[in-house]
Amino acid sequence: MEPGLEAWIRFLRAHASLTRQLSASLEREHGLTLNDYDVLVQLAYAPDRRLRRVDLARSVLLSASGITRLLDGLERAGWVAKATCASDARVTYAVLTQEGLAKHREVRTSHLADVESLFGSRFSEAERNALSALLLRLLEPGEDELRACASEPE
Amino acid sequence: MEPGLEAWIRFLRAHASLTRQLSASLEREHGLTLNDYDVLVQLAYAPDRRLRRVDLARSVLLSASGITRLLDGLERAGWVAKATCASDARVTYAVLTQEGLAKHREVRTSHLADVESLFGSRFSEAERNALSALLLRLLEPGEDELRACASEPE
DNA sequence: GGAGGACGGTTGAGTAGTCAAGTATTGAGA
DNA sequence: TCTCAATACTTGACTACTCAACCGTCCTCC
Repeated sequence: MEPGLEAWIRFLRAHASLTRQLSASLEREHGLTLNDYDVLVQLAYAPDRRLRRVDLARSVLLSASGITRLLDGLERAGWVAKATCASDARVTYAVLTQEGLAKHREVRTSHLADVESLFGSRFSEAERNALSALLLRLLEPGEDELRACASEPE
Repeated sequence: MEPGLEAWIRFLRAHASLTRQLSASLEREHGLTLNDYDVLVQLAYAPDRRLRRVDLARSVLLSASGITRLLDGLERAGWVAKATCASDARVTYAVLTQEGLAKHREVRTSHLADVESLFGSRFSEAERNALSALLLRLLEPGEDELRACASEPE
């Protein structure tokens, strides 16, 4: 096997392993996908708790249609709603409802605990920072939209 | 947002971004999925170029049924074939055909170049090693089946 | 003030995976 | 020897995505 490939293969395996476990637990306990949760988080921290569908798609790295379908589900569940844009009739916002905000809070704790036990706890703080910095190199400029939200939403 | 989450989110984003690009190029140029290619590689380096379906599933982290369907495709294309096991009638091997081996070689070069440009080239050798070591921590014991194959197959 | 390209969004058709249930085989213990 | 749990694998039904084609709106440039 190629020498330089080792890190890449481990990256692939680690992702498969972690997301399997995390999404199984998210699904089982809360009926959510990893991406569903990700969208809930993005909205919870967004100004006015609303985001254009396009921006949402970009920030969770899904295609435009992927976002439409994902939001379909969240809308059916009552966690997000549509809103039109006064200044541009093309765009429709996805806005987090009160129920959606409550859902986010409900899921948050247990999910953070899962991430911590499967991911965070494997590293010291310095290591985690190093890893984070290395991973940043893999992102295209603009893909690192972590959003500047240092505190709890609301 | 939670401080410890940054690395995790970048991990998720980096994976989405890289696999999107890599599998698009693999698909476009060779008609293969990332997992298809992964299976081809596993088989190419396996003793006798054959592996039990169960072992294959474990090493690429797919479910048993996932492997069945994936191999369906590769069998239809003529790249792998089934073989029975003399000592245990339950198992069926997946064996790489000559065409499959040729396909692996055909894809190999361009895919390695893609991985190198999107992944490898972002790091110095020391950084790549550091990353690899950190990623190893995320794998369960036994999931790091990189297989001890330091050289080209055959 | 059109015309035409770029943008935001949805829809239809197809694909790659999942889980749950089922079949067949194996091997260990009463 | 018979039984029964564990293992290897497949199938059916479903889900979460993708791309390509489409519609409507916006904006620029003649």
